[in-house]
Amino acid sequence: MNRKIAERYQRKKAILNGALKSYSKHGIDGMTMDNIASDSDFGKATIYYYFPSKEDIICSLMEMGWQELWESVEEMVIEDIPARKKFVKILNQMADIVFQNKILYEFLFTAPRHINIPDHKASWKNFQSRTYATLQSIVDEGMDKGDFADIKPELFMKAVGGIFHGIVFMGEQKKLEEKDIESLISNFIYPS
Amino acid sequence: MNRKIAERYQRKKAILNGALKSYSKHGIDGMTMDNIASDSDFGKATIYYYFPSKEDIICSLMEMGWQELWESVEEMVIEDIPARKKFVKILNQMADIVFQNKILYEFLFTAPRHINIPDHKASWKNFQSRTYATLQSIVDEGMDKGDFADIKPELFMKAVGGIFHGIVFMGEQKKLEEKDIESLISNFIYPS
DNA sequence: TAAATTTTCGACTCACTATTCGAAAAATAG
DNA sequence: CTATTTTTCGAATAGTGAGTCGAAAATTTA
Repeated sequence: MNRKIAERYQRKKAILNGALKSYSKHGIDGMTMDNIASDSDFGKATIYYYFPSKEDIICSLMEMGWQELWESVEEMVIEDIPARKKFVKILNQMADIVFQNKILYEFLFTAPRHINIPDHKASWKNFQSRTYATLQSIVDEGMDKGDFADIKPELFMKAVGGIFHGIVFMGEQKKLEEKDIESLISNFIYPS
Repeated sequence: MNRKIAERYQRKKAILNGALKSYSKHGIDGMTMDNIASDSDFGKATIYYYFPSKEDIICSLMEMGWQELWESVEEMVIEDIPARKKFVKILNQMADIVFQNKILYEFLFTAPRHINIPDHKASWKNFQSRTYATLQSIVDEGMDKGDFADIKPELFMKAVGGIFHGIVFMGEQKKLEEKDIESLISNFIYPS
């Protein structure tokens, strides 16, 4: 009875992996239900036995990613270290996680630009906004203490977003060294 | 004979405006040929009399925007002023132009993320890459002279991209003061 | 003014993709 | 082993949107 539940869960996960495989093989537009089915080795109708709709598959992927990201950040928030140090540490951590599952996170940062999910189904946005808000509050705190360049915090966050995106999708190289990331970020955000 | 050409040109432009109107009224997904037709007050088939495909309409819009942006930058490149000053000046200029036609530029920065145009049809990319390359070279130059923070130029550009995007889509307010932009940018990119 | 041309158009086709159906196979229970 | 429940599936459905057609209206030309 417990096994059945576990198996069902495994099959859902297999489908989700198939979806990701579809994404990496055919790009976001090629992520059709037909492809998801064949890439996960199930019949198309079977997919619908496990997920009510394509939207739900996408949401599951998004939630998977953002939850992981949030949870990895969550613990660090309370640490009692200087804002700037904390900020760099968290960003590093996030970059790490992203590298561990690049396809998922490429999807996670790409999908919202191509696909429109009604807000009430976009459950991942909880994790997403918690994550952003956390970073923002650390920046705000550091800003007070002069840890960062003197600039409107929203703009600062935009810049960091740009950098992060740059790091993640830097192209060629497999994995930027942690040290590298650290020095890049800290060089940039700390006004000498 | 000349009038006819002019009129045809005007009609093409009217269709392009209709397309933009469609975009702002219904969002990128609502920018269907049917909507473009009704928003520009032509029959759908007439649209096809002037443009061979929807792709072509999009390309025309993109090209319109990027050309304008490039041309406004072009003249400034040769000016003989310090890199940092030139950089800020150009960014300001670009922000200005964007504000003069926000819908077009919102479309211009949004569309590529939703729609896929094969490279050989994406004629605007000439202007786009010229613009980027110009900015990049100014950054490179300034970097040599220590005008900017010591960071990989590509990442620096990513950050600036993030900021620019932030400025453009800052939301609420109609128009950021030029002075405001200047101080934001220069504060940020100049390591005190 | 009559023939030739340019411009306009709504209805139709065509391709594509999410979703549903209804039946069959596989696994489980009694 | 038989009945029941769970899982699987390819074929059919339905909606959407780009692009085409063939005819008509408007304009130009001679």
